[in-house]
Amino acid sequence: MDKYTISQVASLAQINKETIRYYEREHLLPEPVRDERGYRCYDENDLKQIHFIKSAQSLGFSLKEISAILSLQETSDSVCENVQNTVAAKLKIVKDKISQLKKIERALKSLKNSCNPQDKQCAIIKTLEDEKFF
Amino acid sequence: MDKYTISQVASLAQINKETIRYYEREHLLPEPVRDERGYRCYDENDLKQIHFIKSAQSLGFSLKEISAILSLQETSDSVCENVQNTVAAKLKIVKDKISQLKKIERALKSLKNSCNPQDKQCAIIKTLEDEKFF
DNA sequence: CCTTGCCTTGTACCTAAGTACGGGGGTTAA
DNA sequence: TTAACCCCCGTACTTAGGTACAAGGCAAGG
Repeated sequence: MDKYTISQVASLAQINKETIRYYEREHLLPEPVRDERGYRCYDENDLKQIHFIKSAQSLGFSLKEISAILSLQETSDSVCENVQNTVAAKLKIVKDKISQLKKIERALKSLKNSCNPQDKQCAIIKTLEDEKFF
Repeated sequence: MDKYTISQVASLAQINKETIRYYEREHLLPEPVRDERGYRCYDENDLKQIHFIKSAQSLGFSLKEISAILSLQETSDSVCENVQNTVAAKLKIVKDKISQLKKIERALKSLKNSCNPQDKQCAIIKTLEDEKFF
């Protein structure tokens, strides 16, 4: 198994090495083995775990949620169902976010068209001042 | 014109009164007139401005952007065009966010299906460990 | 007269996800 | 030998958008 220093694993994972130390502090990464000089030693599994963190993050999971998933993994008791539930819950959140953004998109589009430079006051601002907007 | 105390305007706008003081500090609201006791006096225009802030915020504008729009309003020179550009730029951001979230949605959906409780290791976790995920 | 309740102020605290800094030490190469 | 790098550590700072707290003033009501 290849061994990496913190800088090497940071560069492989395209991440700041301070971030790696931070993940360690936050228990998102296990405490790494140290070499005779006290340097952190990483391997492929650590790299995988970092990829996992980054992927989950890009799916909208917070570090807290990710660490919950990771600790599920350790108890290994019906992991899959738990993870599946977590994913399903997140899917719902993502769907809600999309529909909220679509509402915003529609509102912005109609705003953009409502503006007329002849007006003394900008129609967009007038619209947004409305108590019942949204 | 009706006059309100900070508590009244806070309750009308459904917002914490500390938040109103905060907006004042951040120049999102003008410094209000004071009564003989030194209390802040608000009116309908302030209420409108708070609605504007909240609406713009719900459209995804940051307080910084909102304050930029508000100060555009003061210069009153081709306000509309500037605001329109700001809105157009935000529209693009919102569109990008939607497509990003749709990607996430698709990924979550396929993850959810890839999971099989028989597996020793959860397929979701395995998938997310992949360097090339996304 | 005292309590309640509103207001004032400044300052400190909060979360999230890092990033930066200062002080120290060990290894390598010119 | 001295500079250039790498690593260690702990702590402090950052941004955004607030929220909370402590200490105090003033008016009305019981």
